[in-house]
Amino acid sequence: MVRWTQQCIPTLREPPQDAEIPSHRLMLRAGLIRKLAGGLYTFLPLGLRALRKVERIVREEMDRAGALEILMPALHPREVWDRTGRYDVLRDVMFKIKDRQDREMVLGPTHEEIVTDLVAREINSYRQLPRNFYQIQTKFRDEIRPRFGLMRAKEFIMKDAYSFDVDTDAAETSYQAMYDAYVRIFERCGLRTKIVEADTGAMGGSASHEFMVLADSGEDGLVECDGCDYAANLERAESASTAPREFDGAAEAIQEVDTPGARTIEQVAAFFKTEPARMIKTLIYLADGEPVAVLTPGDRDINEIKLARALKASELVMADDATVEKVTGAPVGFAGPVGLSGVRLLADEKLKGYRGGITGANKAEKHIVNVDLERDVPELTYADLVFARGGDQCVRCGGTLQEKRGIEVGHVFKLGTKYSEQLGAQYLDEAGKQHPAVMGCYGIGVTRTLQAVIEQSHDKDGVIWPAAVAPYPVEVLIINTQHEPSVQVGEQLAAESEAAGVDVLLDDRDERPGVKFKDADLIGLPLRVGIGEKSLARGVVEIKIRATGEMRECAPDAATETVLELLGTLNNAAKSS
RNA sequence: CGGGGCGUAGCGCAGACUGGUAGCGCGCUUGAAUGGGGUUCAAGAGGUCGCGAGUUCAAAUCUCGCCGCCCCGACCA
Repeated sequence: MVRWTQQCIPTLREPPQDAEIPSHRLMLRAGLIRKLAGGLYTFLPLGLRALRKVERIVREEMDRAGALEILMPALHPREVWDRTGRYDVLRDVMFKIKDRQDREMVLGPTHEEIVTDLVAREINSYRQLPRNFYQIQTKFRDEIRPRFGLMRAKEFIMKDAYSFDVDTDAAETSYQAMYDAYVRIFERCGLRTKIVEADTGAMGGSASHEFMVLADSGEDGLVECDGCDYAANLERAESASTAPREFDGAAEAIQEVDTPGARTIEQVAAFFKTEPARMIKTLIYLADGEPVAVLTPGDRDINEIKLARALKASELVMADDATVEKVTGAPVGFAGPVGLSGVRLLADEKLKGYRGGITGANKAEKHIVNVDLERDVPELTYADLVFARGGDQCVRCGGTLQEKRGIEVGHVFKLGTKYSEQLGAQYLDEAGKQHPAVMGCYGIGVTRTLQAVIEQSHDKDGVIWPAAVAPYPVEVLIINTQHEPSVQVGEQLAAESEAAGVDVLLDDRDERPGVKFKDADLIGLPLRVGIGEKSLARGVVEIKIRATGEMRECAPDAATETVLELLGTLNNAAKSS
């Protein structure tokens, strides 16, 4: 049992001005965290207790899935990162420091290199596989822009796991086991998650899924199909090609038109009094230094991840103005595919069959109308290059895609043998033949998950903790500490609950009732047992369920039993949701 | 990194344009009353006005530089 007067729960009536989203404001207001600097937070006692609850769930499910807990250093010598070339890939996100010997060190943003180095040394035989190592550890990333409290911080706690298998079939099994464990973890945390196909980014590898908590404040865009279970991060999402588009003038010959002062899509569309979708947007990129002209519908945005993949380019940047002028012969704003020579031409597949389109003429202040791409630019090759968006058709079933935002709380990757080959994580098979282990890696943002719980479970009055991760399951609130019998009953109830294995926060402050009720709602423990003169006079205490607002009354003698019963109900409700 | 905004008591803010002894609400301390949804009264404590230069008789206020924080954007023609 903890007495409020002995705890440090600094609730705030007003949120600090620099907090934007509900979960961030509530974490500050409920006294869970305090900021040291941008992206750096201290966990106060209540916040730490909730964090430990999440960690415990993660640990239990990882252990259950057969993963082995280890703890790797947060501080790494640079050489390990040079061995895979990722020092250069992650250069900007790593914190780099030097020791007194002037040796270059980094603070670990992730641990593939470290764990693979370990396995390279310790695992030699197929008899030792499969193995899955995990840790719960602090990661450091020099984020471009930390924001929203724990959502994107420079220092955060992550659970990361790494599986090693003899072949891709076995690796598939390990992947599925982690996937299933993740489903259970987030469910137990009381979170509703959406699982989406995702891009593998700097991690590399063949496939991955993200576990998303749907929230308007989420930093990731995603689409989900209303007709099947297809769902994907916008970085990766595909959508069906639209039917060939025909606009006015489709059958006519191309014609050059003076368009003074119109160079952006919006300006040109306005000039022709037509829609942006009719424009054939032409962008000049430099793919590994080579200029490429890329075409998309005027109302679509290029997905550079898709473009880089289609071009098999490792470095992709928009061309500078000088290059654009050199390639197109016109100032920026008038590029078009018709008559453009000397560069690779690549078009988004949604442009297939475009007729009657409008595009730049490769001359200053001029555009071309009545463009029929098949007729006028026959050499064009097509690929999926643009971001999918809400309203598009699903590639799988033809249903309609809905666009949502989400918080990425977990991410599972199939890594293949990229790291094991580079770092020598080899094993001998039964025939004595050497193979690289096939890897997978699996991350959960623990601190982010905690905040996501609040983002998904709160109301205007405060946090609504799911029972499984609440700092305490029950608050016993003595309404008036001047009223001796109330204090006695409260103390006794708290002691009883404690004896029954239920941690209790006892609000024993000599405050006005209103203050204590408000704080109880704010910190949002699942159950509140209120003890006051009026209800005691009727021989009862009051139990309020935070999530529903439902009130129960029972005799003080029966209170502990009722609390246990209600907690059971709340836990089951969490499991079945 | 680019753009915008902010920095004055623990929190939320006013004061700045037009330089002249630093204010308000909440919180905190003490006392009294009150005691079922942020109660009331009285008396208090608490500030290098982000930091550093400069202008001035005089700077929270004007000028310059720096730092920190928040938001938006980061090559979409």
